[in-house]
Amino acid sequence: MKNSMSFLTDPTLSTVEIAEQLLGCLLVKEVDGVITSGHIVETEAYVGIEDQASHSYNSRKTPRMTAMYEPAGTIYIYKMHTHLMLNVVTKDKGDPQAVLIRAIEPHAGTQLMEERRQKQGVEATSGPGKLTKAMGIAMDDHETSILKPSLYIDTHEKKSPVSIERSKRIGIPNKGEWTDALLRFTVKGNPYLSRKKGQVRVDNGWDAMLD
DNA sequence: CTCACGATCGTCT
DNA sequence: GACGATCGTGAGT
Repeated sequence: MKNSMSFLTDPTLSTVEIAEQLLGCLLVKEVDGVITSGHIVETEAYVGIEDQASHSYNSRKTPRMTAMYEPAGTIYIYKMHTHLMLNVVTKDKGDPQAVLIRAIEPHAGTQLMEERRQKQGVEATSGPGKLTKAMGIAMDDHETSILKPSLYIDTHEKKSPVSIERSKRIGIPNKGEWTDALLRFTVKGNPYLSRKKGQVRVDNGWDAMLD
């Protein structure tokens, strides 16, 4: 029996609520029939035309960011230096808000992800540019839906964070109140966070789950 | 065409 | 924590 609708496209939820609820969900990518996946442990909310840190600030709309203006569930990928950044649009068409996926805890295909990165352990997926490379995410995925293959989020395979921490977004200097806004969400005690890891918990910050 | 600038990463201190 | 690498985008001439 299927649930009715993913929270990802629920119009009653704010971008902040979606950023929180994404923690623990399974991000999945299939390349040439091979799956890699990981549970999301770090997100950031970019809350629209008033958010000076967002690409869509002041209703800015350039060719690379048209996906931001598409409906909830649309994937927005952009290049930062040599890296790809993965975002999921959260609101209705014409309301450019999104969540940046910043880190995952590997689930399936860990060895393949380490090979793609030429890095072991936490270094494979502990950052927005790292996880896209590890999972083989490419510009082909841009403007596709996060609800269907080959790049999708499985909200049924969700783990439950023991505790969620809020902090300032990474790499947002000189943006007034938006520099200090607490719009970054992390699973407390998880070792795969991109920065400012606190003490790592033995359960990686997940509630014990009975299957 | 030119040029300034990053929602980063890796390395070094 | 600081800094250099490195390159596509977008604004300006």
